[in-house]
Amino acid sequence: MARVLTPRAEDFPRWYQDVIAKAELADNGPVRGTMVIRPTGYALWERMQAEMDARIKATGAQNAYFPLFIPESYLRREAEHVEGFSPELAVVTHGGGKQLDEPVVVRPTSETVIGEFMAKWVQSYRDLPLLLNQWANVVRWELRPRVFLRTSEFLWQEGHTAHATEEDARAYARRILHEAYEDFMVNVLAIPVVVGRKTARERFAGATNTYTLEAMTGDGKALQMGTSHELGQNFARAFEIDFLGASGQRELAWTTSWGVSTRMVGGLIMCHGDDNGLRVPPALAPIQAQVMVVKDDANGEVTSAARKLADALRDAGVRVGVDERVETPFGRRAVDAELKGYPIRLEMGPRDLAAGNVVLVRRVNGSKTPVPLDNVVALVHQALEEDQKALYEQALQFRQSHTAEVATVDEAAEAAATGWARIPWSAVGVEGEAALNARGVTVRCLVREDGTVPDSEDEPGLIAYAARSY
RNA sequence: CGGGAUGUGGCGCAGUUUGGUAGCGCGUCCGCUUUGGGAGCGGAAGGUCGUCGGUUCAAAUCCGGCCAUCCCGACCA
Repeated sequence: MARVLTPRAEDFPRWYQDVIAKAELADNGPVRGTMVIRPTGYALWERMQAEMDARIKATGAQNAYFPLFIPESYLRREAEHVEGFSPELAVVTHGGGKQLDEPVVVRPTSETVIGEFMAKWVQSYRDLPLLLNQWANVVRWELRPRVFLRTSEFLWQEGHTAHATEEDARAYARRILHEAYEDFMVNVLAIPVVVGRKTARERFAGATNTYTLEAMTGDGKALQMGTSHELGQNFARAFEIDFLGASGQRELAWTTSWGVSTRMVGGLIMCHGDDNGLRVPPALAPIQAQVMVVKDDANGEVTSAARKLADALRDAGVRVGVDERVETPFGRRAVDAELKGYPIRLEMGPRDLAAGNVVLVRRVNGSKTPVPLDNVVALVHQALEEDQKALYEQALQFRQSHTAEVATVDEAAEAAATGWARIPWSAVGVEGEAALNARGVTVRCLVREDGTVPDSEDEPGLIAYAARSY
């Protein structure tokens, strides 16, 4: 077979680009750093949205929409926030053919506008907690864009909440972290993530505490798949989000924000892809089973049988596609299905039909098995379930075999050349972190020894994950 | 933003050293034969050679500016 993609081992970034192009996921936009998400790629994002949206709503948050344009003065109200974001802001200075009195910023994130309206809507402790989410695009001017992983404009979900107490805000930030994000990544994306706490250096601009979920990519780097922040009272103070407490006292609210983005599509490619293209976990896949007419006879019997099979699968709750383009050579279509990572292909030709069979092909392990038509539905369900687990196990195995336990900063930097390093945080510290950064390595997050998320970076016995990252 | 590399039909490239008016593979379109892992034969369409300027009788080719992409770094969610 002709080589379709650059092999991963030969040139990983090139392979990543190839997958995106050949699987028709995205194109570069005309403006540097922008991307066009093509239907195949967008379908993945829509599935992510659907799964995430359900989880977010299950925690009690409601969707709303805030404007793209933000008065520049809003950004300035929170000192750390503006300092963190000003280098990557897109600023509109003209509108309607005239210079604007006050420049308008294209949102890099919406803490500020939402803070302004929270202040308006929150009067009493009875108005809390206020749990909002929005699906939107944001713009952060990027110096070094990479499709899906880091683009100047991207799509995401940003949640913003206000609470009466610090404990409540913290509990909610953590609830999103685990119940929405971790659950989604593990059970839908089949990507194992290390859930931890960012160091002060890596914290979100304006947050008092940033939680993160880190995935290992196929080249041993780290990719931040999502974040949840405790914002303390920083934004409440800046935007006067206050309320009358039960005792009649005026109090400042405690806010949080949290987000996941189209970067997860990049994570999906980099965690599960192989030399033949994308491998989409069944729980996510827009098309779980692709029914393929290999070739047909004069009466079109194979095509009708394929449609019937597709209907049966659909009725059984399988997301199914049908490829009956028999005028296109089969090999081409098979390669295309592999590139796009459909978990299962059901290949059917006249010979199979005569035998009452269909060939079940699994993307994850490449197996091809002829199975009786009247048993397909059950076998498809079983294969989807097994392959969902297999992808997770493979990714976990990979991460474990590429994670080193080390004791010194030097060893950590060395280990980061090929994977991740776990090192006692006490052996790193602020100075060690700077030394790692100088060598292109960052502390991705801190976790407790039992894997749980610490409340403070000063807790004794913490473990730091160090790695190169995207 | 710094260093390096690259920009030539939709995609991948040759041609640039030594200036002479653009070629190959894939894809696309038409026809026939094909179709169980990127089909074969025949025919056709498609390019102001990234862009702007300079040198020259003549520029894809030489010189300069700009833009874009990729790699490495810096910056940063």
